[in-house]
Amino acid sequence: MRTSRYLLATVKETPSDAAIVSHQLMLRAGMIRKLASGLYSWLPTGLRVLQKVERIIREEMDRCGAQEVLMPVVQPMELWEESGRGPDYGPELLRVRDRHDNPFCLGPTHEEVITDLVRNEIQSYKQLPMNFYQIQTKFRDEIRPRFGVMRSREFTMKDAYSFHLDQASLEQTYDAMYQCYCRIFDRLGLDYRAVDADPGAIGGSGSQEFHVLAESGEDAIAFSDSSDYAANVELAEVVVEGERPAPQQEMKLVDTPDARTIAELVEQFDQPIEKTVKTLVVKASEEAGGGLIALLVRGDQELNELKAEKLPRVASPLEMAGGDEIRAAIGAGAGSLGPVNLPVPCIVDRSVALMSDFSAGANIDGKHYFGINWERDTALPEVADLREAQAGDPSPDGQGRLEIRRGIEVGHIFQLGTKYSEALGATVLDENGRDVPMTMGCYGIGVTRVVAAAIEQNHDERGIIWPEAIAPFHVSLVPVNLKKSPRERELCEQLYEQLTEAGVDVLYDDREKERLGVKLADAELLGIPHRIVVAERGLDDGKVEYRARRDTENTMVEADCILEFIIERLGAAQPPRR
RNA sequence: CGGGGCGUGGCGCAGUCUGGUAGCGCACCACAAUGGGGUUGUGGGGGUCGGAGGUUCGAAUCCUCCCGUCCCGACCA
Repeated sequence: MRTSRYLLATVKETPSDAAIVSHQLMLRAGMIRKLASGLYSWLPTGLRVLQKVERIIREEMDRCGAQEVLMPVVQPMELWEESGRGPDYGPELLRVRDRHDNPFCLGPTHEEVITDLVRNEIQSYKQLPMNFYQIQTKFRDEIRPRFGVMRSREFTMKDAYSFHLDQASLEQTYDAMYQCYCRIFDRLGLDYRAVDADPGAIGGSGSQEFHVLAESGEDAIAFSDSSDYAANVELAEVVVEGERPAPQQEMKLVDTPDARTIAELVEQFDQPIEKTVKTLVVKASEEAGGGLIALLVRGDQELNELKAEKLPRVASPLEMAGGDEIRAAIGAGAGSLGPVNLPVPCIVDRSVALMSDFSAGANIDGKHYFGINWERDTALPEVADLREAQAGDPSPDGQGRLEIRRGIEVGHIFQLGTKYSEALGATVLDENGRDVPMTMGCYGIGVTRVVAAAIEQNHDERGIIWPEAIAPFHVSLVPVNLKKSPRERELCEQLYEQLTEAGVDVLYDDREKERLGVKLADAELLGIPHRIVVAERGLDDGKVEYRARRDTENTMVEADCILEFIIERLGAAQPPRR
């Protein structure tokens, strides 16, 4: 492509309404333009990237035996009534009516449509399993579209739906899709983790999310530094190591009139924070007979509310007790609570169970006990996993330690079961001639979001740094002064032709009106991985300048060898197309 | 849907408090110079000041309503 004939559409200034880097850079690099809130047009540069992502997804889905289909964006509401999902979806579902006043909606997803298709086409268990996918526009009338293409109302999604006779078959395909997704994100060149989305249900593998690691991610992910264990921080199990040390100190009652918080206790009485215990009082569940229950975590650690409310004795949703309730039940204020002589039931975090010689409130206003030891001073109550995982915790799978980083959810694989097949009557005859609902799985990738996530993960102050596999162009070819140098022009034209012929995507900057600085800045903003600068002063020695996007220095390369040089660098991951 | 901000040439903004008929930078067009990191000069083109109504001799500016858009909270690829 020649820049003189191309809608480069780069802009120098950062648009004011773009809050995150990927959005800013996509606008600045001329990839997208906003039409209305949550609606974006893709310009040539953006579309090139999008199509490269789609191509990789297609290739890998096809490789797994999935079959591509294409379903309508507009769907009859009838189907949504049949599945019973219409009311659940609420205003996020954009409803429209046709000229006959029949109700339709813009598809936010396609479970209903594919299930309808399959119930009419598949009759026998002998046809199963089958896996269908499409790459299609979805519409969700988001409450708050934001971050450009990261959370837009209209977006491109690859969605796949598999159909099975039984759970065992579903699990096989589910595992295959897991592997498929790993290959896709590997090929995209992204740093990602597969995260257990709901470890409680269906044996821990019912649903997994794929997250691209990036600081701007909306979810905190805990993952092992030496295995593929990964979980949402809120769901990550905390395992503790070691034994409880033997008591060293006697328990003593101390006057602590001005210590109402852990911070004050630590500061005023020189207590190490990891030797303090926080006592949080919450409502107990109906099953536990109501009333209050205390939850104990270490002074330097945080209660994980999700874990707490899953405990049978704790009310769900979690509700903190008020000051008056605490005083009525315990006879002391919230700042002076602890496990010794506690008149309400109590559950302690695993870390707390391993503490010795610790300090906590005495359940008497203005007093704490120091040097408390379990069993000697008070019985050890129920122990549970109550706290939020921290970086450095041992990985729950026993391998390595946890690291915590933020992630952008770009994929989700899910074992659906028979929810839709039952609702819509999608059944097959099994080997006994009986009608059984098909067991289903579904597998999504947010294609447009992948593009934004790739930028979030790969950029610097100059612009985007594309992974080679999805770069809009592989190489930028930049002459220093085309107007004045016939030699530069001649070589550039020749290289452009040769590279293009070799299947390399080249952006040849043949603009005569722009100076070198402008052209280089554009190439860097666009994030083109390889750059060749053709200059008079190198040509005297028959050389051109090469620089990779992340390099800080030029490499001089013989003009005669640059073609091979580039092709070699394009790497095995992205072989030239012809 | 709550809370907050912002709407002025394509983009980024000033002008609004204190009414007098619109300005700056970038981009664009022409010419000239320059030519290895967003160069310079000269001359141009382009704006119903988000919309409607009102106050006033006069409204970008004051008042009312509406719309759009962005940010912060519960959903999601």
